[in-house]
Amino acid sequence: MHTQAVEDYLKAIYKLAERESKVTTSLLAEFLDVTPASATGMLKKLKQMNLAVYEPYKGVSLTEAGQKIALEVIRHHRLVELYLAEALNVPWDQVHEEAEKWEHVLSEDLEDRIDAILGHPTADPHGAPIPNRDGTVAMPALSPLTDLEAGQTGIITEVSDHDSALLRYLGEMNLYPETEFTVLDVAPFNGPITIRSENSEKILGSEVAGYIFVRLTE
Amino acid sequence: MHTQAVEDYLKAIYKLAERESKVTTSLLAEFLDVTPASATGMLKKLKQMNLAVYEPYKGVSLTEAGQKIALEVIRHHRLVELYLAEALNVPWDQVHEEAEKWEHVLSEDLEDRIDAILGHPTADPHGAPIPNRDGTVAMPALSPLTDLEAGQTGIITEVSDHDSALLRYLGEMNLYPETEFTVLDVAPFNGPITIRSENSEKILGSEVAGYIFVRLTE
DNA sequence: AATATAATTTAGTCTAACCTAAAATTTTTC
DNA sequence: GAAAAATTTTAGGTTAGACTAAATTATATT
Repeated sequence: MHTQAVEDYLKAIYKLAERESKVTTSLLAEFLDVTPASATGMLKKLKQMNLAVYEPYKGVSLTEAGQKIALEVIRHHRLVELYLAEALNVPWDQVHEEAEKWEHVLSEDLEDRIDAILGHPTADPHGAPIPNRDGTVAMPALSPLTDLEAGQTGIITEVSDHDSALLRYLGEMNLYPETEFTVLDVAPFNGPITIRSENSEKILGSEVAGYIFVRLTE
Repeated sequence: MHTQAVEDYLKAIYKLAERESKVTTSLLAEFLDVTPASATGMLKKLKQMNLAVYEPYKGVSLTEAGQKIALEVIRHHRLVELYLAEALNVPWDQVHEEAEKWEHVLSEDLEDRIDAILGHPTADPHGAPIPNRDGTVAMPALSPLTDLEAGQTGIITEVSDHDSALLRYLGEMNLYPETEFTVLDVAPFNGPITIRSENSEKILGSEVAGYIFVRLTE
């Protein structure tokens, strides 16, 4: 087993690589809330353990072994999130924080039990895909709600879980993954987006809308 | 929050104090599988934090604050054990090991949820009492099965959880807490004890019998 | 009471993971 | 293409918790 710090770094590199073309030391440091110097130290260590490809001043990426571990940790995290929400009724804006601790202590045996009880789920409460045990992940295309135009109809596939206040806000409006909606209006200059879902109209600022990812239903 | 090491030491001191008149450095060190020198270092620290009363060469005991923390950790541990057994069907010889890790990451909120789902239980799967939130514990008198005589009838209240092979063995014989039995024979010179429970006879060596705690039913 | 043995503590190291401050390198700007 | 700005690395420290080996204290034996 690796230390929690190693697992956290691998997970962070994986997540950053999903959305940034290049994962730099300072980006990683900011993400993990440590100093760049600390990140450099860990990167050297990860390289030494053959978990990361790292060249000073050139950024990082994961080796196959590193990616495998990152995906295992993410799988644990998302399974736990879903379990907490479903079985223990933990509000969806709190599951992330709890799972952050639990992901490091989940045995493979327990992982299997939870996975089975949940019926081998494919997404966590925020719609993020749960990696498979073999290290594969379904990576759905993510279009932010801001990309749509008035008149289009879609379904929410995922929402960002980085801010629990945002999740509470979305929860109050009943905007969860799998929710269907129709875009009624998109105001210009990054203005608010008006949608209709479950027979009520909701007006979303562009920042919030940018954190909601959708799929067109036709 | 305290570190995991601090919590582990406090829990160990509490448990040892339950059965030993004096908790010495070496006893503690052996229990935690560290060197006596390491234990000495931690004891100084605990004293400094006002969690333990410690005088060099004189043994340790817990302060009120220390005991409170120890009981919280034990409460977490036993609640998690029961939850794992009941909700996730983890075999009773494995729950201890898993709970050992989970006890340190359980939030108060989750503790409450688990406690409620289980219906505010009073004992873990091995029959050990679950401390209350306020730091009180029901401490039932523990008489080992070895203290009984032929003809007496009782009920198993608790079994030691220190060895998972023992638990597996007892599980195979269906000797769980709450099981009723009658002593048929006690062989002399620490010989085996024969009991009848659930209409079958079982012969237990004295070592095993010493790990089974009972209450007479009349 | 003196000595041998056992238990305990002290002293000095080690590792993991973080930090700050200073130096070095790369990138940006003029 | 040189200077300024930003990024990254190096160097040296800190803390927690473990270790070993040596010194000390307590206990047991004669």
